[in-house]
Amino acid sequence: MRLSHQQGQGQSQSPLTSAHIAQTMTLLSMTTTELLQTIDLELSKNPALELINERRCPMCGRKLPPTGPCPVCSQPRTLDPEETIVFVSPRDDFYSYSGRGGFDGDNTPEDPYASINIDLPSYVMHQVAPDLEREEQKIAAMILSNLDEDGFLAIEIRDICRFHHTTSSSVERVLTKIRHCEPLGVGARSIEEALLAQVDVLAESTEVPNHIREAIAEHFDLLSKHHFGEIAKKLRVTNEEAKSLCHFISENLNPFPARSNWGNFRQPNDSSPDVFHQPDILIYYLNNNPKNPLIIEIITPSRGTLRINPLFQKALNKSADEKKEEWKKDLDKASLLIKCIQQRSNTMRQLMEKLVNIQKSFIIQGDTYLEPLTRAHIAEALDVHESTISRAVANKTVQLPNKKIIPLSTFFDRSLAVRAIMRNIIENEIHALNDTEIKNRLEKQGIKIARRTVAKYRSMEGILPAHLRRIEKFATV
DNA sequence: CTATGGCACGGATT
DNA sequence: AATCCGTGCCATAG
Repeated sequence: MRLSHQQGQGQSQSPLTSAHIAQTMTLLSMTTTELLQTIDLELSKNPALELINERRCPMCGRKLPPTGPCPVCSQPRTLDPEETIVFVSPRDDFYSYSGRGGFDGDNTPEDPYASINIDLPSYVMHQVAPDLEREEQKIAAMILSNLDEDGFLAIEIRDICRFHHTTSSSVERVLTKIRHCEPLGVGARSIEEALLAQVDVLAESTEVPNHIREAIAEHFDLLSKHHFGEIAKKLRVTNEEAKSLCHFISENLNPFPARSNWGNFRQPNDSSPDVFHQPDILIYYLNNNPKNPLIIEIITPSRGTLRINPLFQKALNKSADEKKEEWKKDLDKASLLIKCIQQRSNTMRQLMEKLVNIQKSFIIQGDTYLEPLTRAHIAEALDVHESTISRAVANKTVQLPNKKIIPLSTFFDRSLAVRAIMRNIIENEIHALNDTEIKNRLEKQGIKIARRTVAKYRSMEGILPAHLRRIEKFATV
């Protein structure tokens, strides 16, 4: 089904050709983590494929030291800051390269498989996924990969919106569904929210006390201190009722629903949800000095070099005829995989070279400087099919010199620059501007968008509407 | 009555 | 062919 648009010539040729195309495409759209899983899977069931303890640079083919990128390819030829160095970097340690801010959960797992295990995120994902649209699933994946060890949300909703170019209300919608999963209340931002979610679910099957939502939402501090008298006063109920409220809560609700460890059992080859734990591409200045050239490192998983097992090759030549068929298949598969991985690296490198060239000022100076760009445009420049670019961009994340991790698709965002300008306008506003006024300001800068669109951008950025902003401004000053 | 958010449509993008 | 994104229209809240 995936090959549907590949008709025409070539179809009648050997099956290797179409298999090659198919596999190249699937590999291309994989994240680094998924690629590693694929390789491991193939290694485990294909005797023709072998992993030897010798690391070679995928670009120049030189032997490499046991860890780190290629010392030759990763060295700039000059120290010209105009130059950028793009190279494919085989990392056996790429899992430790998480530089994501605000996430302390799993900085450096010892076991490279740690982030592939079925853990809390996957567990919840399996529950919600069927209820969600495709786009919502991605949001859910991001939410779930940003939970702290108690299952609370360790990321701002605003950041999720910006990451996925969506509005806070749609994120909230997903969040609500997640909170109603086992463990009840996972993904809450606070204990209160977790408890409220549990009350919601409980209310569907049983009777819940009258003022319980109000008590949790507004008087949680009193509740935890067991100040029944005060609670009773605030809610205008009797002391007895207040007491029974507390009792109900301690009996039926769990303030840390997701606390405790989620076993370490492994996940075989389940179609795992997107997990944004690791960037697929790193961009940084050489030696972190902005005067040096930019380095673009395309991470590729590697604990050695993949090759065809020479023993297998020999055995094949000698073997009996019936087995030959079978073994030949494995051999073909193995060499196909190796070729396709090379091709993937190559495409990624070409893509990044072009991309960095065009979006350099965005990388260095930030959102405002993002050039409008479409995948089709890059495809034309590189003379490849646009679907190739689509797949290469899909599901990948980039770590910028400022250590922020963003999706690669941000490089093709049409509205990011406008939103950045809008943010700027709002930050510098004297009094809270309403959407129409913002629209006019933008128009003065040569940006023509509808008022409705301003509202949407605002929501994506997590900026409150004008009348609510006014209050906030005075509160902070 | 004004500002904002929801829904849905159509053109662009993938 | 499927999806995304900007926008217009309308309901609703303030």
